[in-house]
Amino acid sequence: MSLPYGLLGLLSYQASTGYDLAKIFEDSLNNFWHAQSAQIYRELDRMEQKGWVASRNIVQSKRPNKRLYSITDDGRGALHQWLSESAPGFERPHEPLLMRVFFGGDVPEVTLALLKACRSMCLDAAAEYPKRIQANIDHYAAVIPGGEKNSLYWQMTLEFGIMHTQATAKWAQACIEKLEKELRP
Amino acid sequence: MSLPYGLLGLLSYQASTGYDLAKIFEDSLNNFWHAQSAQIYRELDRMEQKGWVASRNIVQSKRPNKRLYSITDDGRGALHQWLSESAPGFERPHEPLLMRVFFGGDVPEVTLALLKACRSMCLDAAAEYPKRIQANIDHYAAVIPGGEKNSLYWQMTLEFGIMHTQATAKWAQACIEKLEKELRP
DNA sequence: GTTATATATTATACTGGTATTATATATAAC
DNA sequence: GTTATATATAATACCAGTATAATATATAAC
Repeated sequence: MSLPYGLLGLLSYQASTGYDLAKIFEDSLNNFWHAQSAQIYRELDRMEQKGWVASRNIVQSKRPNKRLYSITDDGRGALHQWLSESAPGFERPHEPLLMRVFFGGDVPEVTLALLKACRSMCLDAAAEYPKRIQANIDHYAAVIPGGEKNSLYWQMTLEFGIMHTQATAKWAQACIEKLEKELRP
Repeated sequence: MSLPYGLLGLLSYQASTGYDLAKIFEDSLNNFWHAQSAQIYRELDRMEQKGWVASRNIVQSKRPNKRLYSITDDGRGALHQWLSESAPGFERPHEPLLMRVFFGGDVPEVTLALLKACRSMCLDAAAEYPKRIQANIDHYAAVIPGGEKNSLYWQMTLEFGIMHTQATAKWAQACIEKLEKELRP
């Protein structure tokens, strides 16, 4: 239920193609939301049918033609309403990794390896994406109208990602130590 | 892709009905995985078609009849294979809360309220579910064959939940302070 | 020269998660 | 007495997320 509003939000900054939106998702929202481009195109279709966005075709000679989407007044209304809803919409957890750990007792060595992979991925991510995403935040803060004001909020989502990546790495480390004590005392 | 294996894992402990499984999910896996009962019944159907589980009908007079599912040898094989796969299966993030925060710049007061609700829910959860889930872990550790050995792994998933709940509360707190400084300097 | 990457969408199909309703009865709480 | 809770499924439908492939061309990297 959040994807269409995410797209509306981005379109409220500037008119974009599906391709643009997919890239912005990867650059900036990837931290807390993943969307495939196929999903984005499908969603844009639906939103156009609802009248939340309007599109016009742009003919290009050297590139495939593209379809530029703009937010409509109805779309802005829908976005604003969603933002103002009191229903917070907390997520139901779905963590495949933890499902493996929960039932890991029969394959302790595999579970240990899994936890090590988890730790190393988190450490890599913690070292890499803050810089990349911070750079994107700074870029959009300068480029998009009202970007300066919004960047504080973008920043908060980045900090969430950093905090959780670090917490996961720390958790994995503690699990690894426990398991190693069990397996090779 | 994890739900069927979660069900297989629970059935590897003991034969159960869909109803039982739904309750165990709520009691013990809720921490990292949410599943509706409708989903569980559907999945059990599919698993029976694949030959991973077998069911028999149990006629009851004072309660509705029930269907007791047991894991088959094929099912144990599938579970073990899934547990041994090297592909770790890390999740793609989907955090509705963060989508709201990202676009929260136009409604700062609403966003502040949202963050406060988040903080208070996390603090409540951190105070409540560790005790409840710990009690369930201890119970199943005593009741289920091999429970003692597995409870270490169950414990790790609980600690993940605690750590993340606390991290989220801390993050929300930091965001609230920043926003309040902005809004009422 | 070949390969990879970037641009820009469309199509199809499946799986997974959510929402809601219906049925039937026993017991405990108010 | 009525309501809520627990037991125990079944049915239906929709929306969301994933996977994969097709199409077409320019440019940069090797």
